[in-house]
Amino acid sequence: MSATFTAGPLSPAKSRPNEAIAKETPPPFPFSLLSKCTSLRQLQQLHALAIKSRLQHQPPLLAKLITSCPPSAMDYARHLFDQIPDPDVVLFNTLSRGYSRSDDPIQSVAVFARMLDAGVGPDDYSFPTLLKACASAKASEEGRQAHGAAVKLGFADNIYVLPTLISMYAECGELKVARALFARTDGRCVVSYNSMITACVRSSRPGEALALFRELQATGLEPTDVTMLSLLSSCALLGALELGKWIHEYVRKNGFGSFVKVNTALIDMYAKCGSLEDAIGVFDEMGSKDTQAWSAMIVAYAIHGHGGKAISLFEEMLKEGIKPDGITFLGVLYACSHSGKVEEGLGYFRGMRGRHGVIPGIKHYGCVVDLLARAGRLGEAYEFIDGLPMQPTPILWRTLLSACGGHGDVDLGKRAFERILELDDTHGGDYVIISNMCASDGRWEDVNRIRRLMSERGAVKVPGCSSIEVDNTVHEFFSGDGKHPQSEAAHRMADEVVERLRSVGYVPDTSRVFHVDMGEEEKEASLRYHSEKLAIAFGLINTPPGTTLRVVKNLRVCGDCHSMAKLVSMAFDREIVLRDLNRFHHFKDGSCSCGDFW
DNA sequence: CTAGGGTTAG
Repeated sequence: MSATFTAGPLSPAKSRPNEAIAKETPPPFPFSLLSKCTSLRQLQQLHALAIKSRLQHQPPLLAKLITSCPPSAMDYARHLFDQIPDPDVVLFNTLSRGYSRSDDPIQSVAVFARMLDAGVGPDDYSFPTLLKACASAKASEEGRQAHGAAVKLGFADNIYVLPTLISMYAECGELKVARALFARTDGRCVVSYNSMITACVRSSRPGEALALFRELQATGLEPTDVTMLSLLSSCALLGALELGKWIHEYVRKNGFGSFVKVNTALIDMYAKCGSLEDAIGVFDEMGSKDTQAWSAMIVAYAIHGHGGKAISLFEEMLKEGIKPDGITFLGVLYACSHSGKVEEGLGYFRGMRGRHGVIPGIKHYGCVVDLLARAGRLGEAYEFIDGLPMQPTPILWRTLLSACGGHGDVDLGKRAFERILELDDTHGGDYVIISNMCASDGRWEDVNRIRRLMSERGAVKVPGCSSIEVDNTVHEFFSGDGKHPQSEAAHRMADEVVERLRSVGYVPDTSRVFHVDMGEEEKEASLRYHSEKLAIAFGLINTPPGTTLRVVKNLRVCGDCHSMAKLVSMAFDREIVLRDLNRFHHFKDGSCSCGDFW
């Protein structure tokens, strides 16, 4: 390009008198490129241009360069910062903010301390930055110290600081402290409410989040788009479709309908509440869509078992010129593994780094393990985990273990189980899977040995819990318990359902019931009162014929409940939408959308 | 430059 403009001989600088160089105007600095800088290389090029433009000693430009530093290039940011003779509070904040977004957020605590040492006083933005860093590092001790410093310096009741304090404590798992801070605040503002509502969502207490929203409405404060985001997350957690629809309506009426983030949260809410059609509706109506919106829709298709649609949407996204990120790939890989597209999935995984510039992380490796193992390539999956460039988490071995369970490979399952125990022996579910595998194989000695081991190590099973929304209320059922007011009726109905299904060929599958010392009858009873069966029975009693039943379960659905639900959908002529720990099952006319592959 | 959407596995 530039060659066309430099016709004639290049004049070497040395042939000009020095004066001429001094008077020559330096080239203008391309300020607009600052915010587009994504790599260390680009940043260094910009720095070089700054030197050419003789702006390299201007603090504002250096601050902008530091701000533009990608999180992985904080060493360079530090190098730039160290060239500034007397950094002011803005520069300290800038550096601190950089660290808080990097892999090493706790460094921003050090920057803060250095600022105080240098005799520079903090401003309104210093504490929020510091507290955010503590939150993202989950460093509660540092967070408490920062809180102490804020109190001492008179920033604790600052409108910018207080909400960040609340969210910092919540992020560090100290919900009680967050609540106490929120409670003793007078003159609560909507941001504090948002902060507290989000804190509840993050700690998986969606019910409390909704209660706070009602309180917020009662105070007469105006909710914001951020409030909507947290409320929608609550609905997604609860699987509360009716409430979600109400919020959608509220969003429309109150002018939040054009916010990209709100629409993304709506897509996620509809998908996780079982209504793929509504999710598609929101997506299609959106004017501009960013990476996150596309990712949400890809994940939505994936968890509903439409792997092919998820992949074609991904290709469409690329054609539109939207750059995928790490989470987009999680969705794509997830879609591939849940629809048996092994080669496609491996292809996308291999293209991540080179073609798309996304560095695979542990979660992507987890997807690949799932991809291989689910498809029965168990040995390859084992080799893959063993050859990883990083220490595998127990989750990776757990993925392999459960796939071994599905494919009946007891020997490899035992090897995977051993590897899990080396890393984490407190997870009851692992013992249950391997013990069931041994039981199906008739290895009763192993079963007893594993059960003993489980109680020795103090590992506990998470109790199964299913909920169903009827008349805007979410009803919860635990396996075998009688806590729900209508539990008696639900148990009776469960009995009735089983009897009616026997005539259409249902045979209870007790082979995987964990308690080996139970008699056959006892086993049947324990199976019959699985939480999802109780929830379905409750739904059959309390909704008019033909209503779709929407059930949310906290664990994976068991094989027996899965085949029972298929039969219910036929014998009782009901659609059932069951949300698993990680995907949806749509039961209709005797079959399931997952194609029995989950 | 307060609060904040999409995140594998079990």
